[in-house]
Amino acid sequence: MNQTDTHNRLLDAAEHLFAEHGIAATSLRAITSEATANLASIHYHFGSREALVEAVFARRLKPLNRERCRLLDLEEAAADGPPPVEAIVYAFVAPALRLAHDPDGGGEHFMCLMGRLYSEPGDLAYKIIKQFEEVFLRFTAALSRSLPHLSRADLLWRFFFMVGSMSMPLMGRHIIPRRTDGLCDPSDIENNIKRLVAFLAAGLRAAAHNGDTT
Amino acid sequence: MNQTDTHNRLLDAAEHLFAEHGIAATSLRAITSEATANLASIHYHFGSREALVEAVFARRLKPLNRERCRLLDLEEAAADGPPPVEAIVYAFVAPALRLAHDPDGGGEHFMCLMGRLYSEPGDLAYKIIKQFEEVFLRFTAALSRSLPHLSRADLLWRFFFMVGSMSMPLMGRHIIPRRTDGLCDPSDIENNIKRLVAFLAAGLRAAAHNGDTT
DNA sequence: GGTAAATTAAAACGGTCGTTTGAATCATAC
DNA sequence: GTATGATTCAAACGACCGTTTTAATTTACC
Repeated sequence: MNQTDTHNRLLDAAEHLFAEHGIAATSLRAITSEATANLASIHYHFGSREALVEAVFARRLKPLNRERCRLLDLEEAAADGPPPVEAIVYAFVAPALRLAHDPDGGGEHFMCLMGRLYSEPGDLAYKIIKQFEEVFLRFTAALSRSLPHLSRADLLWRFFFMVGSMSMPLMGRHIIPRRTDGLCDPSDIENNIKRLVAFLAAGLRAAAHNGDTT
Repeated sequence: MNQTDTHNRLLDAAEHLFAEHGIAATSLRAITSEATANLASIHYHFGSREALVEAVFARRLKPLNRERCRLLDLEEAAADGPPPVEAIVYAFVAPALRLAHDPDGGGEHFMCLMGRLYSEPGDLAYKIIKQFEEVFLRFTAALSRSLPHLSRADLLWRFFFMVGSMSMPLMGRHIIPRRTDGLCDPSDIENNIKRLVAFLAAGLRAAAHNGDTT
């Protein structure tokens, strides 16, 4: 075993158990047990439990958000005007859904874990969500250019609605198939991407409600 | 203090702390401390920690889902044909958002907790989600009548997308305002209901993607 | 092959957890 | 006022938690 071997086994085990049982409910002993490592190895390699949690997220988040920005770059370079809403939505949701079930990318459990993030205590969630800063700014800006009829508040809310919709096929791996007799299959990635794009593009394009439109 | 006083104080404190810190991260000692009750009172009134968790959900879920069905009843009785998609979406999201910030209903913290539910270990989540059985069946049936062009799988996925979108203003009470400099305000209930209805009705009505349409 | 550094191992620390127990307190009815 | 049942209380139980320490082991290099 080389130097990074235990390091990665710990990350894999933590990612898996966090996704399965939740972050707070997973003990270091359970992680080292699944990773066939010593209890103290977590503190040796990461320093603390919290640092391990952050490392689990950081490992996946940077490649994912880089891919999102790369796809958006392509779209913005292709057309002269702002890209169509469908292309923006695609650039946002496709990398996430693909990572979620790509065994090579290793994100098999990670995306389920991502959905849990919003449920964790505020400090940790906010610390990790800050890693989305660039993606948040770039995609809201792109949507704003393609949807100039929307107020800023409406646009931001619809962006969050998009995040919420996307989280369902990511998180509901256990619950959704059970609820639908297998008719809804979260692992049917490419079809679910198309479903999300069709649904979200139409929702994003809808006329704003009649309330305040500042 | 009458008989049910401590009982309800425990439920209130548990609801609050579960929403604030997560279910797994909340100890019975923290609950009894906030409720100014004795540690053993939880076992006296509920029997176990898990039974308390279930009681917290059961207290709010039945009135909420009854209200949803009531609104859907009204819509289905009013028109001769199937009700418009907007009315169905409204009947689904409005009771949840209103309960979320109704201090009388007491659900101030409950809806934030609901969003966490999908993140909790599988057994508990599935046990509680079964309480949505009737709502799930009635609303998917109503949507199916109003959107006959959709395949069953597309319709069910879009229903889940709706749940995901709705969960954002419910869960993101701490994160969303911070991310948007207060521009997006989860407590602006009636406007957020309108935003959800406009967004979701358009998404639900969208043409299906080109994939399999069984 | 021996030395120094990196990594793993075993054991213990104080602290908090959910739960149980048995006595003290309260309310209520006679 | 006293007996009775419901409720609250303080204390303790064993188990598990994250972390630290110290020693053993492996690895890399001269």
